[in-house]
Amino acid sequence: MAAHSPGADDDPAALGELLVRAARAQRRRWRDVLAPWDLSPHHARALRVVGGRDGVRLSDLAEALHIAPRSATEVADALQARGLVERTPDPTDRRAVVLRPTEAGRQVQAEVDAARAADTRDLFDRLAPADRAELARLLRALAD
Amino acid sequence: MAAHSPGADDDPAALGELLVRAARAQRRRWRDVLAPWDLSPHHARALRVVGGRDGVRLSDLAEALHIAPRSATEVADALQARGLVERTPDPTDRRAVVLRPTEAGRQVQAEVDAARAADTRDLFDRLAPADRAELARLLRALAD
DNA sequence: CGTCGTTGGTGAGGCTACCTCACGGTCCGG
DNA sequence: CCGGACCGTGAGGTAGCCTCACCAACGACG
Repeated sequence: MAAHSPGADDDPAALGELLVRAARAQRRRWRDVLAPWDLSPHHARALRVVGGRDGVRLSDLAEALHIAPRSATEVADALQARGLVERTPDPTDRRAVVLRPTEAGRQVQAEVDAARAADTRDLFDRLAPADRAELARLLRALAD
Repeated sequence: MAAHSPGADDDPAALGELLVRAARAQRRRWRDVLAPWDLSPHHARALRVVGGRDGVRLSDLAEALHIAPRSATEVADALQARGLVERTPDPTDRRAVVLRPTEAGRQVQAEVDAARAADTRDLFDRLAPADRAELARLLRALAD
């Protein structure tokens, strides 16, 4: 076991590469899971934000998605065009718009959530429970 | 130690979230590392491809970056405009264009490489060597 | 040796997902 | 009651992709 040989298992550069690859694999899976609903990851996330709090201002959506308020308008437009959310007036502030999921939106969100959960379980079932806990510990140390 | 409590350390959903977060932290660092050279991650990667093989066709660059040939033209334009690469004729095929790093390009690439390596080392030094090896093993299992 | 299908790079034009800036309507503290 | 802050959105811009069409060059084949 050469401790300092190139490509050793504790080599930081290789580890960085592995982290990127694992994350990429997960993202690809996420895309594939979403394909049946023809949703982008970003739109799915937005729908989740709207459905999760049941009543979200555009400015809150912008903050949750880390995008400019102007861009939240566009995300809302897209979701509304698909009939997944609706704009309702905020009773407490006539400037504001509150986004709410439609019935269809609620259903799509539930289906997507279930599919994602199943897929995630599927992916991480490759690891034994103890390994999963270990991985969680190690990743937490890296995530700040 | 509640084995099945919500938010347990071996919960797949939380683990997925952690993986995303760790990868995001790494990507943010990479961006910050590149900031002094005002390079996007994609351009840095392209420069690395050109410098690494010392003489790359546009079509090869496209393949290496997983983009359409037409888009490789644009990446080459950008790098050439910054004086980092130059277009030279391919002596074996008068249709083809070979990209080569300029002296400046070679130097920038070396600096960026060194900075990235230092940053990666810095990040993963949070983990003990044994933990790094363990993380490598676990990530390999996820990366396909 | 011509011819003809294939390949390499690029102009033209389009899309998506962001951004900033400007603006009108609304809110609220002094 | 009024001036500054805030909410959402129109207008317009950018980056980074894409496809399609085209020309020049290649190379296999009769």
